[in-house]
Amino acid sequence: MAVKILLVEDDTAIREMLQLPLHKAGYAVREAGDVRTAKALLLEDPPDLILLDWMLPDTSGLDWARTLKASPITKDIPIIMLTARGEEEDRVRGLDVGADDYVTKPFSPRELVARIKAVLRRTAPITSEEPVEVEGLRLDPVSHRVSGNGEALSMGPTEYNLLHFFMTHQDRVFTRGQLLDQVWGTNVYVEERTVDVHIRRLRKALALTGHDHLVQTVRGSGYRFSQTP
Amino acid sequence: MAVKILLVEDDTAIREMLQLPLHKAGYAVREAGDVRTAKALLLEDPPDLILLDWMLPDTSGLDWARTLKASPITKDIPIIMLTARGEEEDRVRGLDVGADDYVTKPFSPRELVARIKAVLRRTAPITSEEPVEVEGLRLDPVSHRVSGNGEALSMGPTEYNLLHFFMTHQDRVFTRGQLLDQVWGTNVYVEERTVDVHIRRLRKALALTGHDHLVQTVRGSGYRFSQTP
DNA sequence: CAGGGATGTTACAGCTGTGTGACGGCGAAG
DNA sequence: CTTCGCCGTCACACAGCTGTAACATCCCTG
Repeated sequence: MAVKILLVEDDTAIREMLQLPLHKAGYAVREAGDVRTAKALLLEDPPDLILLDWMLPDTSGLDWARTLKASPITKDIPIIMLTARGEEEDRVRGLDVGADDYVTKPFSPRELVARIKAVLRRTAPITSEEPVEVEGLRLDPVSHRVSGNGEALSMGPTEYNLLHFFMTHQDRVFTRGQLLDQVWGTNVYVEERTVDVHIRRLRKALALTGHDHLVQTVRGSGYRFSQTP
Repeated sequence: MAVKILLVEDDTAIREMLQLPLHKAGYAVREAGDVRTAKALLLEDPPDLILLDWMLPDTSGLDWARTLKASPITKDIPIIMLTARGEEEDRVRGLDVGADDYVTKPFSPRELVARIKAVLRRTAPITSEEPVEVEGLRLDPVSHRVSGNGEALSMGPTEYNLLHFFMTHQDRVFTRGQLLDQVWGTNVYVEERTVDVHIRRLRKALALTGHDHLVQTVRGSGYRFSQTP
């Protein structure tokens, strides 16, 4: 699923300069020239990260950052402040306000992208890293390994993700559409029958240690992962 | 793992000047512009050394140094104070407070690196630099040497840091981004593919004694160091 | 029992991610 | 100054994975 970025910057030149690099980096960017517009976009579809200019026509970006970080709803959205050189004092206040990082103008698009990645990495929610085990079938997210009764099982990335999702959501039927959303990510256009193929590949991998019976078909509905048939 | 340094300095010019030399000297540097940010970084991942500016926007660096040296948890982290010329009196107080060394601005990066080495040498706990050995592959942080089955292996500083990090964090998958954070340091912005190249160089070095299989690729996720394939 | 929809299975062409060699730059060493 | 070594980036090659179509098989329904 594409990472959504809200770019709040009144300088059109900078916005245009960033458009292409951010898009090439795989980010879905939405732009605003002032805080008023930004607020509207924020409510409409909350982004995963906000690039916030320090100087804005209506409200100070700094003030808005403080507001965002104060609200329990928006406080977890990371903010990178864009500051002009010579606003060192502002920069300090920016971090003080709760911004996650700052970039000093002029900056290279490459540096910005690198910082975005770093911030997203740092603020990423801690995903379940606990090993899961069912009937001797073991999946360890930390080492990224799957084994059946101690014997190593090898599979592709998609099959691994599929299995991880199944093992953490047992005894529940999922439609092909739900699996596409959860495992492939939303906003992907893929045929539903593709799920069948990956189910097949997963079963084939699990069959090596006889664990393929855990992946069950519910005719007319979808698939289920369960110990009981 | 690379020696981690926390640089607390509000002057961006100085931070930029130090970034490259410190990185090239093999240190993973994290930066903070004020004590508040520094505290956060300190808690997140304790560094091996702190470079502390005397004048800071929020709290006096001197006060913070005193606090650090008073706490049993942080008192063993060496501190080098960065002082402006003519603050001789401060310097005395700095040392009095428990700082391990001081450097007077302006200073050359080379001089700073030399002092860092000296301080680390002086304060290096005998216990924290344990040699690591896996399947006859041996890395000794004290002598900074790597050998496979007794035969010496030569590699560049980055490959050494990478290997050290891997050997102290086995059986765990790291993304390229995480490796950049941990081995290169958070404030160095390089392409993620650069990691691939250094992995390649590391493997090439290890291949001399047939230990290259320990560095494993996890397609779609990153790299892993492990005895088991 | 026949028909038809749903699912299993296989093959394959395209694409993405990774391996690999080369190159220019830069600082250190001499 | 020159030489050397290391670093970051790029371009290209290749292997593995992905999504889709086509065909086979299964199972429900009437």
